[in-house]
Amino acid sequence: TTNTLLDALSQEGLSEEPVQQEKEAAGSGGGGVGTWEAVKLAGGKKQQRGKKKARARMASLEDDDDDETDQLGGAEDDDNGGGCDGGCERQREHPFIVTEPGEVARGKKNGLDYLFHLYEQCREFLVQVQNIGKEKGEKCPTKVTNQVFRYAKKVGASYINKPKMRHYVHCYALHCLDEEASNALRRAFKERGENVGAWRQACYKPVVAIAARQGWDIDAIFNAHPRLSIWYVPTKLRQLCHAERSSAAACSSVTGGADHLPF
Amino acid sequence: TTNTLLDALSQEGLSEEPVQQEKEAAGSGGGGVGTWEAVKLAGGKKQQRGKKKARARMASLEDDDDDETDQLGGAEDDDNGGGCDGGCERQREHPFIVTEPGEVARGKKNGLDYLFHLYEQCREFLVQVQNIGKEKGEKCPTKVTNQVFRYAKKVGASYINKPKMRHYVHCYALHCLDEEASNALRRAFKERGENVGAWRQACYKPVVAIAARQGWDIDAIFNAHPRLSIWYVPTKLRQLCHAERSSAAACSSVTGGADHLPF
DNA sequence: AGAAGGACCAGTGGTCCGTA
DNA sequence: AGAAGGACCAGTGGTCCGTA
Repeated sequence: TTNTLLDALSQEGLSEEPVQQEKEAAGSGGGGVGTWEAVKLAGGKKQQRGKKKARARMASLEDDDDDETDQLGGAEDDDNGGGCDGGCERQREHPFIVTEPGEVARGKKNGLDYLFHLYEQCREFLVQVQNIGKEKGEKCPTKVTNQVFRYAKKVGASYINKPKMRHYVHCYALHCLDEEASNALRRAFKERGENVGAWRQACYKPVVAIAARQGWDIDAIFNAHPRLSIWYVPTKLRQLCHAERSSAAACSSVTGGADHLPF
Repeated sequence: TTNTLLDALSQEGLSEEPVQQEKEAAGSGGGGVGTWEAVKLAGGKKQQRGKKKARARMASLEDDDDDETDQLGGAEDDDNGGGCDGGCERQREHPFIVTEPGEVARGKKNGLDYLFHLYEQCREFLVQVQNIGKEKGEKCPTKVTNQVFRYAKKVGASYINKPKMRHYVHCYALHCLDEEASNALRRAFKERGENVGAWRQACYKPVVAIAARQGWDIDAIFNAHPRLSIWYVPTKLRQLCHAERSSAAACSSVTGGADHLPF
């Protein structure tokens, strides 16, 4: 349902090649390809990712110069189809900006729908790694491990890497656990013109608040959610939950432990 | 119920000190001490483990020489209470021998009830590590990890170590999954005078047979059992299950896939 | 300045092989 | 010979910090 919308608005920049390689690599054990892939394959738009024409010049600090064709990021150009034949320099992904739900990131930027989509892609890669592992009788991971990131690279999804994915896990957690709250936060931070770092920081608090309502067990909260359960709980989120729980406990103890009474 | 029996017959050699240290280390987070400990503490017998008087002589190859008091293993001496003050040399545990259920290992040997009890002890150590971790808001292991082995050492259970525990996991698995079969195998191998290595090898087959009956998913079988789920599936057991499944599949395919039909 | 990610590091799972 | 376990090693989770 939202897939089509998201696809139209901001996901068209995703490469198709990795997906096709995934399907080969997954072999007979490969499970169903997710809705996203079906949508993308049907869409027929072409873009490349993580590849660009060799360009020897040093980074001149020009910004938002759109008349180049070597656009990397997810969301804008309809077609720069040529592809990259040899001598490609490794390029970084465009940085994220705070976007509203459904909003296309303009310029050399990627939006947050795209960020969250990367988490879904990792889940698909994990499923494929699991299927391959099961087929071969090997032990197979229940979480997104190094092995999964290696697999993502191997099948061409070089735009996925561990530091990035770990960095934003708690943001994705909010998106999974309370999409309304997540959307509201995105709109508020976009409105205020905050950068991604500020938005990312702000995502901790509502997740901690959710944990508070559910007995502070952030691991249980992650594990209970089908899409979230495959991600390790970030250290900082765990620490914040623990710290909040401790001070909440201290607070309630001065009321004589009667923290469930209404005064 | 069987605890008392086992204790009387072969578990009295377990040190009490580690248990007491465990309880301290577990702190306020420490859960209930298991039945074993209660039994042991009530029993009042004393023995030391992993400690002995300094003895400089090289290992003369004397065997089964019982008139020494530096007995280490689990099962025989009622009391060699003196303890070891300083200059203790690190001693190995006595080797295991194949014993029947409830049988005391004689001489400088340990029996299989004692072996299986070590797995239960590890479970208790894991529970304590988990409680400590939860209390501190750290991530806490669901399996017996290096951290648990380190904890066991720290609280004095130096007779527990990773290579040993990993070595016999599939034997413990059989004991958990089909105690009758496990007991029968022990009796048979004892009768034949087989050594521990032969018994250990023989434990693979019945576990694989159990897996065969349950769709070959050895991970699921481990995870479904409360005492077994905390142990990693041994690589060799996993490989055996996979190999058997493959040949079973090959077999059934020549019958046209009608492997559920009765001919 | 804000951000992406290569690459490092402490501690893991796994088990070999020098030891007794 | 049979067996216990110290210690090693490849690959992990975690994230810093040199990079653009």
